[in-house]
Amino acid sequence: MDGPSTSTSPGDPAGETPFRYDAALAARIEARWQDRWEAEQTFAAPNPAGPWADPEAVAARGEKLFVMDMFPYPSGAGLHVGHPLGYIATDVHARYQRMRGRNVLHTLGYDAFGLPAEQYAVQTGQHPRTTTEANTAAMRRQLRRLGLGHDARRSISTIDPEFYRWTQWIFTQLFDSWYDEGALRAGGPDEASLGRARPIAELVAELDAGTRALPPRPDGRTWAELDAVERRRAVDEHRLAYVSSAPVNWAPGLGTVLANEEVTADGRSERGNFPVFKRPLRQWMMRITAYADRLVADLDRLDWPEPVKTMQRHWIGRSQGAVVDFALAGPAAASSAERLQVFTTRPDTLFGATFLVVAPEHPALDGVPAAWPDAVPPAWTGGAAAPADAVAAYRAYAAARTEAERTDEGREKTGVFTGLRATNPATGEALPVFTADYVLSGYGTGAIMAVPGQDQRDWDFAARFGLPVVRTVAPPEGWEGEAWTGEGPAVNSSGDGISLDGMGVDEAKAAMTAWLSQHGAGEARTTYRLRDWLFSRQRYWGEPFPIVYDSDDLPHAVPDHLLPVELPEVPDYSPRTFAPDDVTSEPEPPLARLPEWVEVTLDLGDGPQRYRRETNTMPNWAGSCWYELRYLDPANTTALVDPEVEAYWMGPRGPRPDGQPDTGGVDLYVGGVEHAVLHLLYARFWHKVLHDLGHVSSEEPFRRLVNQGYVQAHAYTDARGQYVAAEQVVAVGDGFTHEGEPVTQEYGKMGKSLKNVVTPDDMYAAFGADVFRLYEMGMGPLDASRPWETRAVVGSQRFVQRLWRNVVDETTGAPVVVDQPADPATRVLLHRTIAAVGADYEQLRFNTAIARLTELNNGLTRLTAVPREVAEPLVLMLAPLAPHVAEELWSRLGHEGSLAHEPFPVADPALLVEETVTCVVQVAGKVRDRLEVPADIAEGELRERALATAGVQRALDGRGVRTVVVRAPRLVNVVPA
RNA sequence: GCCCUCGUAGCCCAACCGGCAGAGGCAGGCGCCUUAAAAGCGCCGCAGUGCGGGUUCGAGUCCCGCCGGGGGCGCCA
Repeated sequence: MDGPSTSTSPGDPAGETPFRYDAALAARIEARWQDRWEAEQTFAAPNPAGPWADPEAVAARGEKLFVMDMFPYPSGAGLHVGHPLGYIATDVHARYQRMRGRNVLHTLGYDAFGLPAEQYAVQTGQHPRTTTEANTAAMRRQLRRLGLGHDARRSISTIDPEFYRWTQWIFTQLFDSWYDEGALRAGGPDEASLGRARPIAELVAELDAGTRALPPRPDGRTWAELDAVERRRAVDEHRLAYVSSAPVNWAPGLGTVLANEEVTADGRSERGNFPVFKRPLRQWMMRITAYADRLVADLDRLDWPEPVKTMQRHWIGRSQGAVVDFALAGPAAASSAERLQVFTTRPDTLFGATFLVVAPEHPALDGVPAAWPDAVPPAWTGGAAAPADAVAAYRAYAAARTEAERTDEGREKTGVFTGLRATNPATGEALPVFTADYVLSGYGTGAIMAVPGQDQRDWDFAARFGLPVVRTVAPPEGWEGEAWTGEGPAVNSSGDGISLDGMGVDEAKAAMTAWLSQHGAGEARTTYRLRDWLFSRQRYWGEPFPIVYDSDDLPHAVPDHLLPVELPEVPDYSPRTFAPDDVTSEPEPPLARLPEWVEVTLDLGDGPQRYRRETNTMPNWAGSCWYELRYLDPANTTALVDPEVEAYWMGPRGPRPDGQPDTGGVDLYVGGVEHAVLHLLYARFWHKVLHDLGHVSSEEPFRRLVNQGYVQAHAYTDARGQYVAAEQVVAVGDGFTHEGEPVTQEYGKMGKSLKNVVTPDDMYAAFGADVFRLYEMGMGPLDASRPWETRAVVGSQRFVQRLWRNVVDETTGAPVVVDQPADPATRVLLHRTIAAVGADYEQLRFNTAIARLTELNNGLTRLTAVPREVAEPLVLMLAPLAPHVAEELWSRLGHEGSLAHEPFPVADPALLVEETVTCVVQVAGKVRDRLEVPADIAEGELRERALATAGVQRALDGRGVRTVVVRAPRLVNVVPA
C-alpha cells in the first residue's frame, strides 16, 4: 500500500505525520477503495435465473434482501447535502445486512423523462437528451464519490430505449386488459376475493359466446347486432388504458393536461404554478378506480409509515352510502330522463331532503321545461325568461371558473332553479331541482339530495334561496347552530311503511337503505373520491405511446416485436404554450409536428395498412411505476423480468406477524414523503395489474417503506430582506452578521434562492466521504428532519481521526495494535457495544449506533495500547457507516480481501450478563438511596436491604410503610403509609 | 375547518414494556502539549422534558384539554 508521499496535511506543514487522517488522505483512500470495489464487482448480487443466472452463487449466500431508494431525477441544479441522506441510509443497511450474510440487491437508477428536464433543456437551448445525460453523468460521479455499495450492472435509466421498451410493453398490457369485477382472485386476505384484470381477448370471447352481455346501450342493441367497428368501440370502453373525452385538467401556461394528483388544492399546476381549467378533451386514461378497493384494503398489509397510509386512504376516499332514485315529475316528463339518481352517505336523512342539486355538467339539464312553472320566486330564476336560458347562463358562468374558484369554501353559494321537479320516494313530495357548482360532476352521480337540516352546505344554499328545512336528526339540547351533522335520534322520519323515528344514525341508515332496495328506489353504494388517472401529456420528453389509429380512428397496440416505439428527433421540442388564462386554447403535442413519423404503414396481422401514431407522450410517473422490477433482471430481452427472478427477490413470504398473507415486494424502500400519493399509488396500481395478469408473484411493489427526513438549513436576510450567502455569515453574540451588517436568521429548504446550499462536493473536499456519511447519519434518526450545520461536521472527523490513531501510527502508517488480550472491562465494553450496535443497525437507528461506536473508541483512546481483539471488531462494526476507512484499517491490520462480506461481530452472551447492578431505592417515587446488589438477588432480600438504607429511613422519618414495590434487581419503591 | 406528526440542556439528539432524565456530537468553560497555534489531548452537564389537568407506588413515556413547529386534505354529498 503506497503512502502519501507528496502532499502533507494542513496541520502538518513539516511533513512529520504523513499518515494523519485528513481530507487529503481520506480522498486517496476513498478513491482507491472505490476503484477496487468496482474492479472486483464487490457488490454484484447473483440471480437465481434469467440472463445472469448463477444459482450456485445464490445458494452460497444467505437469505435475499432487496433494498431500494426512490431514484433521483437528474436535474441541472445538482445535488446538495440533503439529497444523499436516504442513499447513505440504505447503503449502511445494505452493507450491514451483507455482513450478516444476506444476498443483498442494492442499486440506483435515474428517472430522467419529464417536464423539468424538458424545461431545463428549453432554457439552455439544448436537446433534452443532451442535458439529461450530462446531468445523469454528473450525478453518477457525485454519488460514486460517496462510496455507495451499489450493483452498478443493475442501474437503469428511464430514457434508455431498452428500458422504456418495457414501459411501453406494460402499457400495451393495460390496453389489452379489462377489469372483471366478478372474477375470483387468488391470494389476498380473503379466500374468495373478487375482481381482477383479465386479457381483453377473454372478454371478446365471452361476448361472442353469449356468456356475457354488454351493459345496456341507449340504442338497445346487443353485441350480436353491432358491426365490427361498434364492437371495437364497445370493447374499448372496458380497457384499463382507454381514451376518454371527460373533463380534464388543462394548463394552457404549461401547454399540457395534468393528472388530478398534479393539481394543487388551489387549482394550479404543481409544476410552474399555472392556472388549471377543467376542459373536456380526448385523452388517455388509466382505470385506477377499478383498483380503488384493493388499494385501500391492502394498505393494511404494508409496513409503511402511518401518515402515508392515511394520505392514501384519504386520497382514495372510500365512502359508503346509497344511491336514491327520484322520479322526475310534472312538465319535465318531456325530457329524456325519467329519474334522477343521487348519491348520499346519509340515506337516513331522506325525509329531510327538501330539494335536489345537480352539477352544472349534469346531462339532466339538457331536458329542462320550456317555461317556468307558476309562482316561481324571482330569486330562483337568475332573471332568465325560461329555464333553458337560466341553465345555459349558469353553465357558462360555471365553465369560466377555475376549479379553485368553484371550490373556494368561503364563497357564497350560487345556483339556479332548473324548472324540474322530482319526487322524494319517502315522502312523495315533489322537490325543486337546482343546479349549483357546489355539486361536482365527477363525484358520486353528480347529483345530491339536499338536506339542509343535516348538512351545512345545503343549509347555506337553502338560506340563500328560501328553501325549507326539516330536521330529521334531533340536535342536542340547547343547539343554536345551523345544520346538525352529529349523532342523535331520528325525528320527522315516518312515511310509507317505514319509520326511523328514535333510531340512531347507523341503525336508521341501514333501515332506510333496506327500504329503498325493497321499493326499487335505491340501493347501497360505495363510491370513491379517486378518479381515473389522466395518462397523456402534450409534451416531447416522455415515452411515446405504443398506439396507432386505423382509418376508423380505432386505437391498436403496437405489437411486441415492434417495441420500443422510439422517441423521434424533432426540430422543435418545446410544447406550444398559451397565455396561462387562455381557456379556449387546445393542446398541441410536439410529436404531431412530424407527419413522416405520425403516418406509418404497419402490418398488424391483416396486411400492410396505413396508420396514424398517437402523438401524446406518457407522464413522467410511467417509468417509476415499475422500475423496481427491472433492477431485478435488467439484461433480460425476452421479458421485463424472469418470473423466477421476480419470485426470488420480491415474492411473498410466510404470513405477516398479524397473521395476514404477505404481499411480497421490496424489503426496504426509502424516500421522501412527498411521493405519498403520486408515485406510490401509481406504482401499486401497475404492480397489481401485472400481478393479476400473472407477470409477477408479488401483490405489492414495496412491502416496507421508510420516509427519510429533510436536511434543512439556516438562511439569512439583510436589512432589505435580501438573502445573503449563508457561508459568509458569522454569529456575533445573540445575533448574526454578514460583512459586518446585522442579518436575520431564517430556516428552510436548501436552495439557490435562499443562498444556503452546501454540496456533497464541498464536504468531500473538506472532510472526505466517510466523515460526511458519519455526520449525515449521526445527526438524528433517519425519519427526522434536521438542520445542516457545517461547523459540526468536525465532530465526525475527530471520531475517525481518533479511531485511525488507535489503530495506525500517524508517522509510519504501521498498525499500532497489540496482540495482548484486552482487559476485562474493555472486553465487556466491546461486547456490550457489539450487542447494542447490532440492534441499532437492525432498526435503522444509525445515530445511536454511531454514539455507541464513539463511546467504545473513546474508551480505547484511554488505554496505553489497543488490543487487536477490540480494534478488529470495532473496524468491522464501523464498516457499514464509513466503509473506506474501515477497509483501509482492515487492510493495514493485515487482511487481504475486502471486509464487505466479513461476518459482522457477534457478542458473547456471557459478557453481557452483569454480576452486580445498581438498585435504585425510591420513597414515594423519589430516589432516596442506591444499592450495589448481585444481579440475581431475591426479591425478599432486596426489600429488606432497601428498607434498611439510611436514605429510606431518613425519608420515612418515622412514618409506617404501606407497600413496597420491588422490581428486582433494579428498583425498589417504598410507599409510606 | 378536519386529519397526521413533532416539542427533552444554548443547538442537534439519547433514554427498550411506564422504573436513576444523559449515550454521542456541536458550541462553551478549565487545563495540557506547543515559540505560537489547531480540525491535537484531557477534564467539566442542576434541562426535570411546551402549558394545564388526569391515571399510577412511580409519567419524558399512557389518557384528556390547550399552545407552538412541520405536513396532508379541502363544498367529495
